[in-house]
Amino acid sequence: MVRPMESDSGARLERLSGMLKRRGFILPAFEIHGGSKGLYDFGPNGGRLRNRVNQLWLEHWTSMGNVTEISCPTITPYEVLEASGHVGEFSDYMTSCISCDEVSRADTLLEEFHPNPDSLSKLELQSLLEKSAPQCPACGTNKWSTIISQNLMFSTRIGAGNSGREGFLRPETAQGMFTSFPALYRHFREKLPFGAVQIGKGYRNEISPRQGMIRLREFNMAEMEYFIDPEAPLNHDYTQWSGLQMVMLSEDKGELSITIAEAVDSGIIRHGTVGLFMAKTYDFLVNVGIDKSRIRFRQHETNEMAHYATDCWDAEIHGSYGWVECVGIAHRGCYDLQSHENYTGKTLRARREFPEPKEVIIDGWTIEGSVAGPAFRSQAGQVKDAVEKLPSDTQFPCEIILDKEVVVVDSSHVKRLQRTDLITGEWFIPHVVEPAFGIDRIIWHILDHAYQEIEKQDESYTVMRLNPDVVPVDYAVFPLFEKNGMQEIAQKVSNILNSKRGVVAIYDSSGSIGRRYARADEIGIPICVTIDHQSLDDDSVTLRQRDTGEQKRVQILDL
RNA sequence: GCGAGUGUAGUGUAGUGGUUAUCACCGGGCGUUGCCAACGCCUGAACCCGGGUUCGAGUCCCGGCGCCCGCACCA
Repeated sequence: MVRPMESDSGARLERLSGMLKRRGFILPAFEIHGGSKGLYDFGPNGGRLRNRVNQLWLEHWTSMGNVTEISCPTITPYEVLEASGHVGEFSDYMTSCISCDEVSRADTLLEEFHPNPDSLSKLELQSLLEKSAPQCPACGTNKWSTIISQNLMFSTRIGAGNSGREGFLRPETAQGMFTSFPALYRHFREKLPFGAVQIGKGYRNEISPRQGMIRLREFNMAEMEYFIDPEAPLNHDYTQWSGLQMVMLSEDKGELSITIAEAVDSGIIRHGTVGLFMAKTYDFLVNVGIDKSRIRFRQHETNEMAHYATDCWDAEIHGSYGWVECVGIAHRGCYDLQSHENYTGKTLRARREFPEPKEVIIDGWTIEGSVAGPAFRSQAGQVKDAVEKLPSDTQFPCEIILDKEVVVVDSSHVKRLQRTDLITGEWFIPHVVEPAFGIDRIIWHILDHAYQEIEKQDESYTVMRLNPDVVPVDYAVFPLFEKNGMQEIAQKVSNILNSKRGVVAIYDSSGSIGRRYARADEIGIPICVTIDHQSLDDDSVTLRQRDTGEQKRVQILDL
């Protein structure tokens, strides 16, 4: 949900966007060729920031211990997305008004003429459209063009020419994790619950990308599919969040400020694992530098839920574009595994052992294969099924009704079947809880919340107060002057810092020292290291804090 | 997709059909300065793309593309 912005926040947004472009955080892609809507580059600073956010995200979930990372192709065969429902559900049937060209969804136009137009095929919609001739909402006339289907997935061909196979660029990373379920199940020693995470690109050919990074055609997604036994008792421990009042907009009770435990106990959150992931999502967002007062969770209305979901909460973040959904935590039930199982005939199930094995006494009849086989030939299989359903006191010969005819089974065709089976468990389709993160939207809000315009000596001054865990550069090293050997020391310090694993330092000697501090502040470097005259005498340097401007002197060896 | 607005150096801008396209910040070099966008000199860098009107187009017209807003669409 996006709200219109006020005009001075619009001006701030323009200054922020300009700075992000100038400093190489995010910029329009392919700009020298005119650019393309909905496609952005992460520049030299943005690229590293994104990588750090991704890394923190992975560690956040894999630290649960039963979560593993996988990576699946973005190119996806047609059948996969047909099975998942995306070919059907990601398509909209569009028609345009002959007189004013207004484009409308055919099913929306036909709502008053059919109880559920969403369920109709393209041909059925076409004939209903012609028969009922709804008014154009824009101009009031009622002549419509032929319905065309608009799919929001990028289609492609896998392989060359006529031998190529239809495919799409994936609209979400999730499907690969469902289709890999058998391998994941084995990897986790066939024990639920477990999860798979994946970070990667997703593609949606949006009709109208808007608002910079908020709606993209190619975007960075980070999703976890967490597979659970729907009948296993939950024993999630929410005590670490017992002091945290979260803002929730629930479907039934409106806006609440409530702890996770209360929301789960009272049934506002319909599943405990959804609640757990909401709390963990909150932690993640705060850890990467999102302002905690600008996070809320909104429950989907039953009628806005995606085709696969049974309960869904969005984490929304407030920023320059209003409240924007950045994470969706959906209970997908068994929808996905069931769909792929139905489509492929493969088993995508987990086994649940009973606490006590169950004895099942079978006392009935089955066929004597060597006699009934030749007697009933191709119908023998049907006869067998029918005979096995007969009660144990059946008298033969007896008549059995098959699909189209009646056959007589006599005693030579059958034999008694008596045994006791011990059933120790059963196979079931796991349920899935999926936290799905829009990394680009989160990064946008990290930048938006970190961006601060302050007054410094009557001038406006920009600081990115980024969380040190996501900053693109950890240290800036400045020689106060490039003479008397200061630059050699500075270069050495820069090399020492850069050689540490995961640490990025830049060396900057151009401009006055104040200008260099200002540049460092603008990309959010937390610590500036300055080499001055005293460094020449005693191997000490000054460390200057980004947020306070405070300096302290330390030995180079202690860095 | 429809409609409105808009597009000039890296950024923000000035530019009423007629000089070498304005200014500031910015970037680079040199000098200078004992630490918070200092100063001096030198220097770099732009009219979104394609048609048209015109002697002449950054300026007017048409189309495309991008950005932004509204509607529609969308998780």
